[in-house]
Amino acid sequence: VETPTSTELESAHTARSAPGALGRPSLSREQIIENAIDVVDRHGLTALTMRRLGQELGVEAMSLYRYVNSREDLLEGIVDQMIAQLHLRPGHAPLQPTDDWQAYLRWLAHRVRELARTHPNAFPLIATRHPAAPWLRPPLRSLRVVEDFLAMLSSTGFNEIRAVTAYRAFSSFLLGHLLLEISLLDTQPSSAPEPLDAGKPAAPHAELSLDLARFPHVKRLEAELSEDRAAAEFEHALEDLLNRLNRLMTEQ
Amino acid sequence: VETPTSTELESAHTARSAPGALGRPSLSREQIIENAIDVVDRHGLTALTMRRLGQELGVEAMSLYRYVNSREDLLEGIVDQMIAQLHLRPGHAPLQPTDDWQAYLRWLAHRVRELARTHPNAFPLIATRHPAAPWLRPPLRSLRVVEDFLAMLSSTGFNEIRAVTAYRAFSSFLLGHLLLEISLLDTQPSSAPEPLDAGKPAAPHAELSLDLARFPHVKRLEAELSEDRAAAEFEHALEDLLNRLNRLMTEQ
DNA sequence: ACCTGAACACCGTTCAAGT
DNA sequence: ACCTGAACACCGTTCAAGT
Repeated sequence: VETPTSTELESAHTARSAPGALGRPSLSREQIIENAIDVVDRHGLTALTMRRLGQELGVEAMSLYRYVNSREDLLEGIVDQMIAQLHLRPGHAPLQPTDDWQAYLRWLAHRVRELARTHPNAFPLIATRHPAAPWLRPPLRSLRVVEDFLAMLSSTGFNEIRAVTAYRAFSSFLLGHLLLEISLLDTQPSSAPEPLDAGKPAAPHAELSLDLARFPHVKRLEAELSEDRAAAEFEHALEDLLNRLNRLMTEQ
Repeated sequence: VETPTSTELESAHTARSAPGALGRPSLSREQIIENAIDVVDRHGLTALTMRRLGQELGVEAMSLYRYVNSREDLLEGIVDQMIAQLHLRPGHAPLQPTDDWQAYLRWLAHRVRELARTHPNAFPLIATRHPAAPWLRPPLRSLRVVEDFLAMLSSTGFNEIRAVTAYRAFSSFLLGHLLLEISLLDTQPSSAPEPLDAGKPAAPHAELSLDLARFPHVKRLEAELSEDRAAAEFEHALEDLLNRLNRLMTEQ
């Protein structure tokens, strides 16, 4: 009875994914969450439906409830799994007093930016869902990451109170810059690829020109305003923040 | 009948609503949006349903479609209406070269903060919905506000390119700080007022203590981390930014 | 002109039932 | 142990029909 009988799948339906051929469970929470992230990346948050996700996994929607408690729980799982990518890498040696906290913050900042840019549709979840505790602030909302952060700064010259202040300043820097950056990225759902309509000659364009007449500064600076300076601004603001934190650390 | 009531309609969306005969139209786009904001404020975004909103207005859900094109359009209307509160006040005299741009930015920053704090459930909409154009950056996402901003700074010492840089920096400052601040506010839906269950003695509390054992810094600094310093931090970061912008303005 | 009844396609979620 | 069929309550949205 306990022996894993290699049952061939009943071919009443089209062949879905591989069933538990070698005894591996055909579903797992991790796999579900990974697939969910994928759906969100490709089609946006509103496209993430229990039914659709099940379909993507070759399973009925109700099966998912064995691994997630609800859609809300699924979203929570997405946030957790994404944030988990910010844990210190295994290769990273244990913290040492000589470690450079500025190098660490630069590394962390770029990791978070990378995360936001590769998952622009999911990042708003990280930004806006209520953290589980008041000491978790988006986007650095995992105990482990906060622990790393505080440990690193405390071991390199910050007294602990100031390390907390630094955590707060760093969090809002990341949140502001990255949310702004991805809000300009165009990863629209665009499931309907814009039906051509000869009767409507560039309607949105007309609207804009019309409006802009009333706003001379915006009109004159349109090109400048539209320019994408996200990368340079991020680096600049980051260095600015590091200087500020350095002043904070050495203050009287 | 044709007396031009000098109403300022910003809506590029629809002007299809013509008031009913002599009696008040029982519905209007403005009224619908106002009510929608109220529902969101009291019960959260997910509670904002066409059917529920209709009920709140004493009308069937389908009636709303005469004034809004879709739920998405309704959300857009909410954003527009909230942002409209940031327009320069009527009492505000026309800009003059002698005007203090720092005073203006302080005023604007506090206006936006006030907006975020009085509508914490709706503010994420302002933060995360895709702006209509690449020169509109959350949360200052209205042509008029941007025009005011650029006009003010350009008339008080900034060259125009730097005024745009200032707009970018100011936007991400506001976004980061305010989103972080309201994410800590507890305006949870809480429609179900927590059923008392004698069998479960403070389960979440137990969880936390358990986890915290593995995170000594967080544990030691828990009180500090939980403290609400939002107001003081906002002021501090604002002054910091103003100094930075002042340096930018007078650079070489 | 404005509102509604009825209907459609689609949700999240539960649960007894299948294998 | 894991998945599914069927069902429930609830969505957004359309449209012919009422007044």
